[in-house]
Amino acid sequence: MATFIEEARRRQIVEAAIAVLAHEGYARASLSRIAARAGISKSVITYHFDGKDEMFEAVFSHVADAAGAYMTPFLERAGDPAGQIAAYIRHQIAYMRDHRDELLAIGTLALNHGGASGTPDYIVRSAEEERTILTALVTDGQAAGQIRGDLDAEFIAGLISKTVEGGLSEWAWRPETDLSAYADQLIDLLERGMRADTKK
Amino acid sequence: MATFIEEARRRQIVEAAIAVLAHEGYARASLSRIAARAGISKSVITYHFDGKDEMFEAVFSHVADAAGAYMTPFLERAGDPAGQIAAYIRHQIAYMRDHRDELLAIGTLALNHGGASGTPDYIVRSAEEERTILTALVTDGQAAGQIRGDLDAEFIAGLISKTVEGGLSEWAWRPETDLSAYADQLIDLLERGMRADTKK
Amino acid sequence: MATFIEEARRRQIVEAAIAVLAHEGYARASLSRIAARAGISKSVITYHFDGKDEMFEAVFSHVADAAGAYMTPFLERAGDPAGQIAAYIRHQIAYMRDHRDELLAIGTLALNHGGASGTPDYIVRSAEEERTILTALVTDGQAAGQIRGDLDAEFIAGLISKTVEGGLSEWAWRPETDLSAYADQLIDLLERGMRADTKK
Amino acid sequence: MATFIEEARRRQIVEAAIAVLAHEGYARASLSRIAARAGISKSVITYHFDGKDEMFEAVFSHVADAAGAYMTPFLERAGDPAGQIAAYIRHQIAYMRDHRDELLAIGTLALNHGGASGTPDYIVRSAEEERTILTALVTDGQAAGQIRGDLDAEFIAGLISKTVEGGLSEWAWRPETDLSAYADQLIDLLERGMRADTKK
DNA sequence: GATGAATGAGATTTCATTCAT
DNA sequence: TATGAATGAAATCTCATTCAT
Repeated sequence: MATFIEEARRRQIVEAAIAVLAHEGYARASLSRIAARAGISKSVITYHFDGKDEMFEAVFSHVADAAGAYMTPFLERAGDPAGQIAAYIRHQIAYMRDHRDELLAIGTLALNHGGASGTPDYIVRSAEEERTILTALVTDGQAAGQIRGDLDAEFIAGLISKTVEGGLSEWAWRPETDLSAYADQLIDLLERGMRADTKK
Repeated sequence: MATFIEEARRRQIVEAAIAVLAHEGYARASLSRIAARAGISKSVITYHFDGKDEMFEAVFSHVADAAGAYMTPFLERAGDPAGQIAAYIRHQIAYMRDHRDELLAIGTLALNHGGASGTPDYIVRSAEEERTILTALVTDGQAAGQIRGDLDAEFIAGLISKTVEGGLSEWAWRPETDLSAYADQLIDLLERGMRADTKK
Repeated sequence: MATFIEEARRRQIVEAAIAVLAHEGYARASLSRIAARAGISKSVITYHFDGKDEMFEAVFSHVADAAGAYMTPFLERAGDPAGQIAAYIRHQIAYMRDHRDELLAIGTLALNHGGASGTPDYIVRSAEEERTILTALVTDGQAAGQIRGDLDAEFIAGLISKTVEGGLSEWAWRPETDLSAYADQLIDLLERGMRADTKK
Repeated sequence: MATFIEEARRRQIVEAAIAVLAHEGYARASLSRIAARAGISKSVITYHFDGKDEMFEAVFSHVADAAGAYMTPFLERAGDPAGQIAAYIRHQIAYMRDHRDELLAIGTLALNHGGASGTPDYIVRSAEEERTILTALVTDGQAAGQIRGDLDAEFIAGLISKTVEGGLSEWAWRPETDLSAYADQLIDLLERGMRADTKK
């Protein structure tokens, strides 16, 4: 049960996979390239993982779990719903800065991975989880009178999710993008757009 | 130079490619599958196109040009900048309804196509063109006092672009999505978020 | 529809596969070895056949059909049931002499081919067909009073089948085996063993 | 020289190999699968055996020796040659019932195992041994006037061998086969076919 | 203008074996 | 005595492309 070496290798492979996915894209993320990036032989990957699919699942879970774990405390601490939404956006975007490749990697996995049987469960579940959390925040905000009641909570949740991700792709595309400013602007714009005005 | 047959064949191939890209994804869009979908032999594709890359370029241009041509009149006609932005969003989203596969196809091309030398020029140029148009609209809106001057026009342009595309992916993911409602909500939210209030 | 070249290539591949199966066994009958034997590239095989399985099916059908076609007239011409059984044995064994590799090939396919889902249908069907024919002959012989009625027709049919095949493997194992003599002795022994004696 | 553990492990591995060979066939009998069936690690096999070939030799010898040891007393006890042949058939077939997997395993080994240098010696020798014993029995029967002198003893020996094995494959293929009845019918048929009639 | 045929490159995966511990 | 780790070889299959017709 030399879990140590095993874990180290798995992490090493996952990291190499993240790098290849982020920098070369899904279509080029072959076992050869990933192994080359990790400096190991191709068969080491199939030794430590059941196959390419299982490895990608490990990549996805590794990143998604870490991101989820990072976000949780901020959401809990952040006071009222509007504050929580702002916290969500701000910290998610802050997190991107330090985990660019990881998030790009799972992004491309979410978009491309999945064969004849459709998108893998763990990806679908992850997406739905995020959607559920955001929808609840919006609904709470509406109940608290902070967010206009006529807005469709699902729509807003989707919008937040897409625009936060948009920050990442903007940054990936244009490295000079200031992510903090992006977050600030996004929060400001959404708050103005969503807030229940005292008078219309 | 039997341009007629030539053109017909190219269109047929482009349409098959669109269908495969939209329904099976970039990674599965092989010449075999595209030829099979078109009911022709694989080598017909390499006869009419220089290779896979050139064919994908034709796909992209075909769709992007058509979408651009569709949008132009609406932008010109639409009065003030805020109205133009709304028109852009509304008509782009309306266009999606009738050209779902085409837009999904170029979406996946934009995200995945590109080899060692990076994203192809024609894709980059197309993205930048859209960005330029939107940025100009926002700048105009600011000049006209309709949009808050403290907003970064580039940021807003990117946001519009991403949220419009978001409508497509939302619809692709959840077919029950009402795209008209999506457009209305998006316009409403952005207008409130962007408008230069008479008093803060 | 250049069926000619297509057919020629398929036959060439099938023949190479037969040679490899017969001389090197199922376990060594890889596409590489078969292609090498045929003097072609590996991918020519997957071009002309859907895959290894389909190619093996072609091998099996090619041989089984030819053998069946060869046998039919002899069975029809051969008079009474006992004569037909003798004809079956004699001609089947005679056929072996000129089609050693083919029959060894489908023999090893019958024994080894088949993955998780069991033996392929076409092999099962072929085996059952032969069994049905032989069983019918035996039953006819019993009805005609030539074969003892207390014998289990199925058992005899299986015995004939196995002992005829036995001639092939005997010959493969010991090339000095005289197949004609083998057939004569087998017929003689079976006739004596099966015949309805006038008195016990 | 902890022969005890060593022997236990070897037996355990041999048994797992037998199970895999019998149920999944030669082509699927990989060290991985055998180790998995035994619930041990792959390298345990290569530790206790020099390699796959040596392990298969152990499998073959284990089964062939046990079957031989089982048969010997029956052959010695069984009176006249015809009785010995009947005993051989009956007890060999009876033995099959309790050792189905073992005999299927060495059957598939005999047919498939063997590389560039042909069938391994130990398999050839085992087959020849059986052939020798049977041939001697037939010759004895002829000398004793129980079996027609015009029969080729080698032929008969081969026939017995193949038809007895035939019982196993019949049973493997159709589990409802009654092996005792099979033995009875086979003995009856062979005796009638072989016996030196008082008058022709 | 069209396409069947061929093929090398490269993909994923299984495998037997070696080695260090 | 045992085994996790590693790996190169080889397996099947897919692919984009070239070529002859």
